[in-house]
Amino acid sequence: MAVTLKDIAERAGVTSATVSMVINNKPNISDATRKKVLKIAKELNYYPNVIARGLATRKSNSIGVIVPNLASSFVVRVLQGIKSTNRDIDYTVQLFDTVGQNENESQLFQRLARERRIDGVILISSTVTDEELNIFRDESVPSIVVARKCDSLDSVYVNNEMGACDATDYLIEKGHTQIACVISNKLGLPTKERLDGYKQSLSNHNLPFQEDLVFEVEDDGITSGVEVFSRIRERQPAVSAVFVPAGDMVAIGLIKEAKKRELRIPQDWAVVGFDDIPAAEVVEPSLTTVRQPKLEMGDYAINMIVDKIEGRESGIKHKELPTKIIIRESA
Amino acid sequence: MAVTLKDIAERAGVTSATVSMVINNKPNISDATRKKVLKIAKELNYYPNVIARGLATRKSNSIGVIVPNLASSFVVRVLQGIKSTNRDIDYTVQLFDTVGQNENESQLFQRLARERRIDGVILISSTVTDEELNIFRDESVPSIVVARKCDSLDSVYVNNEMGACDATDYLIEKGHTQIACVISNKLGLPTKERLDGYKQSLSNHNLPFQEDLVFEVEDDGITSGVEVFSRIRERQPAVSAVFVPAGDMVAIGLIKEAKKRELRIPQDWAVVGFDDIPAAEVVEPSLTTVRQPKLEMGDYAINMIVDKIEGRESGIKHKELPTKIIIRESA
DNA sequence: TTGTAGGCGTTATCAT
DNA sequence: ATGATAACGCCTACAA
Repeated sequence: MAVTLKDIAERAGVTSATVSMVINNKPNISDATRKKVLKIAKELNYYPNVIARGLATRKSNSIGVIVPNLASSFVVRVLQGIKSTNRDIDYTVQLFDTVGQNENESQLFQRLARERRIDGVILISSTVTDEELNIFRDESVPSIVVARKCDSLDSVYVNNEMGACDATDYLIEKGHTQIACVISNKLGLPTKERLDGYKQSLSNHNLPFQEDLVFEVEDDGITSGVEVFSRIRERQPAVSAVFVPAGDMVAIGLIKEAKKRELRIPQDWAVVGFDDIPAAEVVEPSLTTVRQPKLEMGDYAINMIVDKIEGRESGIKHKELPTKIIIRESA
Repeated sequence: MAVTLKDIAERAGVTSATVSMVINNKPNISDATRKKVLKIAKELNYYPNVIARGLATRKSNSIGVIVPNLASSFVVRVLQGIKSTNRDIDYTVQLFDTVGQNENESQLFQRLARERRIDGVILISSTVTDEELNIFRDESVPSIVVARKCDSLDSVYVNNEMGACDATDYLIEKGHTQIACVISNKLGLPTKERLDGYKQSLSNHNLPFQEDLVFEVEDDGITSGVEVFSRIRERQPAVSAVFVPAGDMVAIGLIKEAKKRELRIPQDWAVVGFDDIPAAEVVEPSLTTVRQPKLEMGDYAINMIVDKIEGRESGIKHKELPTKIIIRESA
């Protein structure tokens, strides 16, 4: 049987209430009993039952991390940031992904909250809708969304517009005027912002925005890049550069296919991605891309949610992080 | 305030014990009350407080996943496998990594067990020692280790020896006789097994094992590959092929550096990695490597641990999965 | 079929 | 400074 407060209390000749106070470092305990109790606790290798404690304190001391799909390298990297923060986090991380489940993010969140399973939630998703986020806001459990801006909730995100603008600026400065833009067909907020940044840059340089240069892809995998290559070449042969807000894997697919079709990169075609995944450095030519500070995003998220849980912060907070263009060989 | 069993009981005109039995689908409840209770529960949007339930049942319904370092792509992939199993898993996953913590894997495990935080544990680590694993065995909480074989504990692992043997066979069949072997200097069991497989293959083909052809690297990053390239070239210029049990990133570093030094791959140098990470497909030339079935490993692990927790399995179980050599361009 | 009562291991509020 | 005692919300004999 596990050792409990009561076991310690009996041996120490005190009551379990006293032992509890010692364990929790409460004041007003005589040095003698404190020492005695701690000694016995150590001898018995006592650990408090966190579930019983949770019931008494109404705290689970754990935070939920909800992700739509753990297969995304972006998501994993943010998760790493959450786990590797410098601050000593006294909360356990419970991981949930919704892919293939019959609950969506907000339903899951609501359940977790009502079951009192978690004290707070970090949602990592760029595609969650405003309506869904409202459900988060309406529960009594603190929550924060990572990867998109949100008025009604704490959030951590990057300046997508500026990142896209920087990337397009860079291509224009290199002399390109016919710049295709490959976006995800899941038109979440970040997609829109990146497209806006692209337009902004064109406009800043007095270049026309051409609807025909915008291409949509189904997913963010390498095959999407391979597939969209042909579309671009067929419909817009004059294109000399491609900006790929849809993500680095798509950009890599594009590069691979371009090389197969004997296009030289960056001389014939310049390519800029978005995100800076590990493979970006490895592909040949290596990929110029807009880096998102994923570890920092996770770091901010966990610290913000803990502050919120512990009442050190109130009101809605936002943290916008800058992107950084990483110049490599593809552009 | 949250709605509790008692709230439902009052409205239904029964006692909370009855409501509990309804919620938990126990028999011997009249259809009338069952319906009435469920109706009210739904109206009030009732969810059981899992912490209170846990205290009463002495179950947390969550399993811990302990990893030495979440930055490893192998670990992440196994984690994905754990989360994406087809079976409906009624357990929450709590994630712990030990990097930068003051507890090692077994201390952490012991604490989690004693705190009654988790009903079972999956440890993803190839480098954990036998002594540490004994601590796992000695706690009363079921546990399983992924990525290395272990006599005293349930385990899921690949046949490293056969994987390495296949890879070496392949190189020998391609006509190579001077085959370097690049291993990690953390001499865990898998490293040893892979080295054994390499030796086995040589022996099978009546080739001598040469100690001088074995090179150790510090970590499994790309820079290790870059660094070890020079060592191999300087000390063993006759080498025409390299097998890299240390991992794909090392192999990729090796390839990148080889290309920079004007070595043609695979004509001048053939390279075979181990693991099959996403970047292996993307690098140029793409990497021939020994694939580890990471998703399957996670899948087996979660299912085995759940069976163990729920008493459907007893005794020590092992699952050995086969590797598969993925032929690409680098060899 | 349902109610009563006690317990799960803590914490917290009073007394003393 | 410490002890009684009552929560916390749920489960489970056992009794009715």
